[in-house]
Amino acid sequence: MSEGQQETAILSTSEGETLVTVTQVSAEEVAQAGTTTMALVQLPGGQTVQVQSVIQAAQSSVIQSPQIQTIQVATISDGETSQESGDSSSDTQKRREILSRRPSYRKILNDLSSDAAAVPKIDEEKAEDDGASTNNIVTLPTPIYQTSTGQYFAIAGGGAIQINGAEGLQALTMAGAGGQQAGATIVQYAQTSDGQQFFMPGSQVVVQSASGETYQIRTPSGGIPQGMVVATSPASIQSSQGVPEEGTRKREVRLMKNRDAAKECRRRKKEYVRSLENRVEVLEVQNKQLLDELSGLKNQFRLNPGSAGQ
DNA sequence: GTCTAGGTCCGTCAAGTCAG
DNA sequence: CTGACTTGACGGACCTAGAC
Repeated sequence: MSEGQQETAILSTSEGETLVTVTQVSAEEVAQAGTTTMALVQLPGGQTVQVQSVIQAAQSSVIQSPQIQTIQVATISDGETSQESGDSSSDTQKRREILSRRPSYRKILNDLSSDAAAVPKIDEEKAEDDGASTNNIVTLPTPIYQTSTGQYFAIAGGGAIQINGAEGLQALTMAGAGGQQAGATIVQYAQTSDGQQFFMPGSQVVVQSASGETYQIRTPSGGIPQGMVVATSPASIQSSQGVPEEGTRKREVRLMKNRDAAKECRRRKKEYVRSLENRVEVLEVQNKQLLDELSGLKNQFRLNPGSAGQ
């Protein structure tokens, strides 16, 4: 694709895929516009390009239904966007994985999100807890989520939750759980007082109040009304637990972990189903566009048979 | 009001998979 | 080999809509 040329493509994001119009621009134009986010665009021919600047698309990763958006692509390089291209050993390993493992929602979802670092993967939610422990400088997009009322919120790099609603921004400062709970990161659903539902990553989400106190957010269970966010001080959690026998304690720990794992597994399954539904929508739109294009070309050929191919 | 079928959510178990 | 993780399957609790 040459500079200035437009193409229709599928924009893959953490929320699914959408149809976009891709425009090649120069690096200078991108520098002027500022890098707002990154995304991966799969062109109809199978080529994958990396989006370094998304114009008018601050909410482009919040895609509920397929729609045409205009984005600008700064660089296009087959070699740069495919990490395993030319890496035969990882290819072999991947093939072996596919053959030997049953499908995992985590893996399937990550595959659907493509292999590029630009697209947030489930594993990367866990990496947020680890802090900046990697030497690779990769600019990840800020994950943007949508509430049930159509409003957006983002979890910034520092852990701040920004809810972009009609009444302005609300912010929460989140802190990690200190790495005590190694394992799966759970995206938890919560509901604000005005009925908005949203979800946030972290199996042990700890919210720090302005006064410096920390609270653990849990999803409601048992007799707690639906939609209520329960905040518990971590200290009180520990003090409320007695000192059971070793065997009983191990069993309780195992059950608790499996309980959380089951929740996370179900959440991934739902997310996987949603991504499939989004994909169906996108492909239906694309199919309709192609059929329209074909119909137009047929009409053009009927009216002017000699101009075919020009 | 009661009963029932269908749906959803959750906890638990068991088996498979993976990494150390 | 082992412990941790993942996920399908199962059963129970709860909710809702429809029939009576």
